[in-house]
Amino acid sequence: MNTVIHWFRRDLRLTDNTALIEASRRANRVVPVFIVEDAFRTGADVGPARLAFLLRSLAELKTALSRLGYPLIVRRGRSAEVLPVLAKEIGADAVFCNKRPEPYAQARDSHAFNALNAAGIGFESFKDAVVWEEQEILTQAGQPFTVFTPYSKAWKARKLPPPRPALPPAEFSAVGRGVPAAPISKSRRRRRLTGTVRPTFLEQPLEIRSEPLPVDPAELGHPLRQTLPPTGEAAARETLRQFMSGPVLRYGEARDFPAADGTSQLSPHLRAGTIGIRTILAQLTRARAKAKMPAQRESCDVFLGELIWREFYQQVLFNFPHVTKGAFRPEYDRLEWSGEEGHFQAWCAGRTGYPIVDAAMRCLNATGWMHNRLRMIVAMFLTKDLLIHWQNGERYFMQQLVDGDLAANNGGWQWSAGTGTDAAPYFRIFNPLSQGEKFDPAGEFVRRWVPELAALPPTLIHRPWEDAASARPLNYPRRIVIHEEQRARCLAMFAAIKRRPRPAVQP
DNA sequence: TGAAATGTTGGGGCG
DNA sequence: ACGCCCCAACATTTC
Repeated sequence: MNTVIHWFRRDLRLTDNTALIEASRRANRVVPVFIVEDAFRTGADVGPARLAFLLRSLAELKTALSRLGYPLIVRRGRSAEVLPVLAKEIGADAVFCNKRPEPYAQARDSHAFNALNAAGIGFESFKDAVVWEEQEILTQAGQPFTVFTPYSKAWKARKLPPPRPALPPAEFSAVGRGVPAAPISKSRRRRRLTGTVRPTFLEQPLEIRSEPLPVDPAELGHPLRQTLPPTGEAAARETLRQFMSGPVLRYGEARDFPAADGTSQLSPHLRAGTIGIRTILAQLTRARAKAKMPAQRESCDVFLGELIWREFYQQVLFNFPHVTKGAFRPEYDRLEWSGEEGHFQAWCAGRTGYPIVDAAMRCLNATGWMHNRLRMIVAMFLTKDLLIHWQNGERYFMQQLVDGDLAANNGGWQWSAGTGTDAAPYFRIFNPLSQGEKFDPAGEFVRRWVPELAALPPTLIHRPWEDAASARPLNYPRRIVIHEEQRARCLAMFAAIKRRPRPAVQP
């Protein structure tokens, strides 16, 4: 092929990028493109943190590309309309991209495929975001797994594919520099791939129109974001390096304590695609091989488990797309959530009167990130203490989270609500008090995010309502509900749908 | 990737 | 020495 468009979506990196490598292997020149779709402005599930992270990472990708002499082409509009026009404009033979599991992405890609196909232009998408995708790990019966543990066993039983070679910068074509290059020989292409020869650039500049990249979410109608984790491919690699240089070896114990920095911080990068999964696994394998103590190797395995959870939920989403609309098990759509709007507002604002819940929500609102232990606690609290439908929490998380991912977020919420695959049984209800005391024993995390409580000793910080001296105004809300009462109500809510109509009497 | 209720056991105080 | 009670510690069951 002569010219291939690489359509960047959630793969904002130049290394370990399957479609990009394929494009540079098979085409004489590659034109990198990003399309700013209307959904960025209107999508109910897109929030300022994630958008800001994406736009900054995109700007850095653009800079990295232009340092190599290749401009990133930016267009606005619907991809199914933009791509055929652009392809015609520059004489592209095909569009390459990396697959996404979300239903909306499936629809978008099939529209793009049809439109390109009608224009006589090729379209290919590649497995890239996961090691094993939806049809590759199945039960004996050939069905998708719906329980994590056997899925995880099957996943681990497969041999990991080798990490992809780094893409030599020379493999990017002379985008915007000339008319299509002459076909190159097989042997020369092979040598190009190994970096021993550079492609020839032609002289005549070919102007490809490109629109300015939005620099912050405000341009797309979102509020400005104050704090963000480090963005872009370089930061992702540094985050990975740092994590693998030590913290991963203590991950097993450390990951459950929100006040400690025991987690990888890779989730926004996995979401935006500023790092590739194969790169992470290669580094993890290396760290595990170097680990001296059994506990350190176990820690590596615990982290691997989290990466497998990610792939588990992606294949659940692909194979059971109805989870975006309701419960994985439809009988749970009959639950009658009786929560109050005011309680939902209190939960969002971090004013429920339960310190660990409020600290977690305030952290989310301020930073766009929340520790996974806390995600479980606040999700359990919203669903099982406030009796509010999990979809409200799911939506709020997607608006706030910098790493919000449809598959993982939906999976997590359904797990917490007890409606999903491999769900926490409905009767598994966290006690926000004991969870707080267990995982934030010194109250350090609460103190950081709920300054009203900073003066309370560890014995009281998770239960300020027991403070004898709290006759003094704390400017901290009383508990909006009593856990023990709500727990009983929750069990009753689930019991109500367990009553089945009697089976018809057989003659 | 719970928590609460209930049951069991065993040590120690005590009459 | 024995029975009884209390209670912590653990185990099991139940939600």
